[in-house]
Amino acid sequence: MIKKEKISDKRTALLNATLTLVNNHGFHNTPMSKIAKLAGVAPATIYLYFENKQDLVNKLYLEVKEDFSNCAFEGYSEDLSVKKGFELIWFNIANYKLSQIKETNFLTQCDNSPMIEEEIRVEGLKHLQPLLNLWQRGKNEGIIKPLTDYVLYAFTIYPLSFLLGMQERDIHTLSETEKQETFKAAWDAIRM
Amino acid sequence: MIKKEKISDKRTALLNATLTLVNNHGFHNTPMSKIAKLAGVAPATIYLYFENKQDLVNKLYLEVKEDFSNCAFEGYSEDLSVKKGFELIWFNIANYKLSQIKETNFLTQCDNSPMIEEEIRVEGLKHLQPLLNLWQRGKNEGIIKPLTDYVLYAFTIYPLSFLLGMQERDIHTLSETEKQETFKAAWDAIRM
Amino acid sequence: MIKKEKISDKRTALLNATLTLVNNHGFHNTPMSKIAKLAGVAPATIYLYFENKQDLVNKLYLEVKEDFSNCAFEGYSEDLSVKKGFELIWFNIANYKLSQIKETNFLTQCDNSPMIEEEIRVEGLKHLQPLLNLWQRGKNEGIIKPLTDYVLYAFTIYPLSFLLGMQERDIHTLSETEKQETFKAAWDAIRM
Amino acid sequence: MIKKEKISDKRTALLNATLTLVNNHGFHNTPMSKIAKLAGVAPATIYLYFENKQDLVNKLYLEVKEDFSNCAFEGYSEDLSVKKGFELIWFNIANYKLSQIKETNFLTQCDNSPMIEEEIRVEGLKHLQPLLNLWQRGKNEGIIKPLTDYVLYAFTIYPLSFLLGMQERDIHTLSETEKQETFKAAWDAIRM
DNA sequence: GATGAATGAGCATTCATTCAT
DNA sequence: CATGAATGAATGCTCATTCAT
Repeated sequence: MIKKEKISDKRTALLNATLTLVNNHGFHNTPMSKIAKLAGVAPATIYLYFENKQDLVNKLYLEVKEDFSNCAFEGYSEDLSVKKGFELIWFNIANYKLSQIKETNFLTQCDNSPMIEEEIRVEGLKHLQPLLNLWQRGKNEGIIKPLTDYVLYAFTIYPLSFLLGMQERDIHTLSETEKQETFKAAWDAIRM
Repeated sequence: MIKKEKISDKRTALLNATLTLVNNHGFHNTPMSKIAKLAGVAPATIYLYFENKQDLVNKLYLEVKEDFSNCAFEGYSEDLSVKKGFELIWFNIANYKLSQIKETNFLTQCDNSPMIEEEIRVEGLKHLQPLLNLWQRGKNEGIIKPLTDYVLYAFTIYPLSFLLGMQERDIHTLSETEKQETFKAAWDAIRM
Repeated sequence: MIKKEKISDKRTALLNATLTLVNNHGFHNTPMSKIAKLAGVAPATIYLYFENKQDLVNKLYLEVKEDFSNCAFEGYSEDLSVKKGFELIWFNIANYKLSQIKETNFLTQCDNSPMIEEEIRVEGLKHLQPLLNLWQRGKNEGIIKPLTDYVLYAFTIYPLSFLLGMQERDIHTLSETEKQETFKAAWDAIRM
Repeated sequence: MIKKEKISDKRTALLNATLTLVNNHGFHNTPMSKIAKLAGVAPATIYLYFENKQDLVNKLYLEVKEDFSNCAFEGYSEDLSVKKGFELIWFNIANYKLSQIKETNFLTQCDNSPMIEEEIRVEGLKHLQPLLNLWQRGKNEGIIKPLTDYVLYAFTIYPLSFLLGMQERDIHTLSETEKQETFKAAWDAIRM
């Protein structure tokens, strides 16, 4: 068991190193040698855990994405009202994005560059289904505007990525009240 | 004058080639040699017009950004009411983003990766001032929610970048009515 | 004894794996890891039986060569007439080369590339002595042309390596009559 | 013209360097860096003249092979009698193989290892056609044994490769008389 | 201005070999 | 005996940039 943890440690160290370096310098300015050094292993060791550089970053993307999804729906139940459910999810996501800055920044970079192959990106999208179901319910009940999921997403969740940018560059940090007000903007955008 | 236009032609050809290639393959998968080939010049010629690769992409960023800004405020006057003014700007931007796909895509990629130095990015932000002024007026008149400019931007303009993604990948194309409805979402998000 | 056989099994498995892989991909395209995998052992295990890669291939060379020599002189006795003796040896070698394709191919590759050190190669040549003795006798008796052993070898035995190539690449398979006719060519080349 | 010669010089220097190094150390023990150094250019320069390492060695193979073929049929005409024609070609080849040692050695190594792809090898075989035609004529006239071309080749031309080995390793150098006697062996092998 | 030949620095990846278990 | 995780050293290849013409 100790052994397994140690192995897992190296894999995790490599993923963490990649996260940090890709965030700071981008995919192609992050040599494998630097990843190895930061993770405290020899370059060749990376290839014991990942097929190649692309595989390493793909795996990182998927694992971060999964972590994100898990947080997004923590405490969520379909028994909640549309508004309560949406509020829960929105705050979950907002809290994740505003606290897990490194992870969020990485996902944003992946989603907006040819760094990740389309195929992998699509795989990372599956997890949002509960939110889409919630929106469908809201549209049926006449509570939410009859817009496509893409538009709903664009005006409620996607804006949070932008606010992260501020947070990260220390331009502005959202207070709890501001977060509340911001939620109101998101909700007003899509509610009937 | 003819000669100057010809020279300018090469510069433009280089910028266009860069736009296309960086969009399709990313900054670091776009060798100077390919840019030169697509522009129909020799690699060394690039260095007659730009200092180096970074300079080339910086200049491209700034010029695209300026073009974008010009479109954003076309027909705008401070005499317009807050809502009318905002509507005009919003549709200008929406139309730009949904039609000038290559340019928009490029800007999105730049804004979400370490490809462009912070300094340059900041320089590209100056042009939005009229919109910020408009929002200030709206807040003063009690028409617009008293949120920071960042939040207002995040929930009205920034979402359009996401919708572009759909357009580009042929997932969904916005009809004129949908665009109207989408504007309503943006306006509802920030109006009192 | 059983245990020793088992150990010996692993050694043999390694030699066989090496033979196959070097034949198909060449010495330098045959990683130790693949040899180990094909032999069903761990890479490190190779070093229990052989000093290093070069040693492994040297040993293989010598053992194959010895096997070849044993076949070459099977049933041979110095009591036979020069022609009968030569015929026996020639057919022995021909049959070996045309049936033990893997082994022959390996030897050919070794003998025509810097894969094997000269020193080892020389060691593998000792075994042909009876054939050289036979030729000496033939020359003394005026039955065989007074050519150097090298030339005699070049025009009788060496050609068989070429015919193997055909066999291996399925270009042409020698029938029994053709083999007889081919022997005649070899004999005519060196007989007075 | 001077310029073109200079360019051609580098290509030739690279081919020569490759010939020498591959002969001495084998394909896979010949790094591009050493080829470059011996040719007096930077490693990257190789890629201006050849696509990659395999292409470099393929091109070398084909050019050497062509040179060899040209020598083989120098002075040959179909008007010659079968024996005279064969004699001419045989001596041409013998002289080439015994003097152009580096080239011959390289060809031998290529022909007996997986270094060269089959496809390329086949391309290098085209040139021998006149010899095959000559043999056909000889068979028709009842002068040459009715063996397949492969066998005829194996017992007349192929042995010369073996003799080269001696020459190269300074074991034995053929005198002119020995060469004559050796030719007799070759001719005896295939004549009726 | 324009070129293309040339290159130095860098990088992903492989592999023979070792060593703790 | 046997292993497999780990690695240092090497290598093929790319590319931004320069410079003589």
